[in-house]
Amino acid sequence: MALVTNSVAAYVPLPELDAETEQVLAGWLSDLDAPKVVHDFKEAYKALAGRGLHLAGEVDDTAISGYLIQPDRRSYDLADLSQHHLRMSLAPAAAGSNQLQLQLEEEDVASPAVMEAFAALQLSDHFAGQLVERGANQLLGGLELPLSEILAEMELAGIAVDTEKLDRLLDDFSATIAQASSEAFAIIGKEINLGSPKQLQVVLFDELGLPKTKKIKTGYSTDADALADLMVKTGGHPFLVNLMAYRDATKLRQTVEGLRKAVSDDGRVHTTYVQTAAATGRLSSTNPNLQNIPIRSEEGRRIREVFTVGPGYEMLLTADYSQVEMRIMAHLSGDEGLISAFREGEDLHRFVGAHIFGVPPEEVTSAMRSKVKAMSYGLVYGLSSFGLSKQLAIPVDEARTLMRDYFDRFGAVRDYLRGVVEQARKDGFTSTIEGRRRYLPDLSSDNRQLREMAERAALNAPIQGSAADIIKKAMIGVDAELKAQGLKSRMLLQVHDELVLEVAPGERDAVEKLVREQMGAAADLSVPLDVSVGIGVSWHEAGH
DNA sequence: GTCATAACGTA
DNA sequence: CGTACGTTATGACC
Repeated sequence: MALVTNSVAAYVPLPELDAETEQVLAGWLSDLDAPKVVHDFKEAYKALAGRGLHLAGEVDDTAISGYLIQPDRRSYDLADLSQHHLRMSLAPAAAGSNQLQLQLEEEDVASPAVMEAFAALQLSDHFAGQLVERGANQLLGGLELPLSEILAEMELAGIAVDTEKLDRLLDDFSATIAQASSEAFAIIGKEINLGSPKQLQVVLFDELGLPKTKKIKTGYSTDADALADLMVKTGGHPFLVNLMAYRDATKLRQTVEGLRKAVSDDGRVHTTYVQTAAATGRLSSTNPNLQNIPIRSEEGRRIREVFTVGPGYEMLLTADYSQVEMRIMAHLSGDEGLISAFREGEDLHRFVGAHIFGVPPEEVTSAMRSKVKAMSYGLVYGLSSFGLSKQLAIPVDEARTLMRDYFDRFGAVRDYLRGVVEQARKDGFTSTIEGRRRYLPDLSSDNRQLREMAERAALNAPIQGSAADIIKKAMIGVDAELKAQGLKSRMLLQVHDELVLEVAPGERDAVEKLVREQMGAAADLSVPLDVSVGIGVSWHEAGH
């Protein structure tokens, strides 16, 4: 967990605290009210880094509270642990607070930070054995802990934004919102809150008498899918047109507003990466979330233009893995067909389409290709034929045939997917290529819905999680190589299968080379890891 | 203020 | 009846 003020995991050494460490801890904690970037964190980190457990949670100005996390993401509530393993008690940090504060029975404790360190010290004895048992030492010590420092550096660096451009976008989106809402109001003859699904339900289904959509808890859905349906059924009702324009523009404006507020004094945005949020081992990004910046729509892509190269640097470089999850699926399943497709560098979806539809690759139409693409990605999520039929707007029969033909041709994929769930039911967990576990107790639930959800999660976790392992390993390699070569270029962002770097003058070729090498070598799969690289002065321009 | 819900952006 | 997230607004509640 990257070392920032609002989300902290401390790595506490196993040996007893010496006076110096104690002082660092106390100083570290007292600085938590400082601005976002606290330089002492680096010192604190270095003093504390090493062996130990992962302690995560919330920080306020008097205490760190929270839970301990195993490398495989199992977490242990400190309240529970303290009762069972320590002679400690926990009390609410404040009246009505849902945070807990550790309290030692000993009275002569210098500071909350020291208390916390003491707690971790004792708890570490309890967990050290389990770490070994689970074969998770390498995952923690060789991957997550080294990554933590890298994430801290990325957060400290931040990414430069063009605030003037940001403000112009804000104005543009606001104008669209004003336009769309006034037209929408004119059509229905009154002003409502277009952002309220409840009020929309009244207008759409009661007043305009449009056909009922998918049922949800509170009535009928007004989500994008439902509106698209209604558009078709009504032949493009003008209210719907304006509502959809309003939705798009407000979403974009919210994103822009969030970014605007997040720009710090250095003209850059410093996200926080959370190493312990996602059950699969992915990172998450928060405050602001830079892992969900729009890219699909033209208007949305304009937001990526505001992320720019900062002073002293020459350009941004993005590097992403192409089709990592499908490659991991090919590797894990050992499917000869998929593996040879990747080895020969074919257009994957065209290749698969040719086999499923029984035509030569050059005769795969774009409609066929997009069906195959949807299905291939869907498989990674445990998609059903019903789900596929809905997504592609085709009859269930056709979807079923499509899937059957897929599995006829790529049988090892089906066997693998089945095997994963079966093994997980037996073990209680799934594993990634680096041995990261995800526990899925619901696999044996009596509740069918819960059980099937767990089954889909079990299908997905080794794939998504292995992809996370791979890019994390790549980040450690990239960081090490940048430093080994004495380069000034630096990593700024990670977006699951993509890295964004800021390239110092004259370092472009060296950086591209090492990024390709390190990302390509982050795993030894039976298929190559393809990396595509883009360059530009903005994230948009560098993207591809 | 806190909470659940609906919605929607990304991989 | 497709996985994994984080953020925002609304509306009900305390």
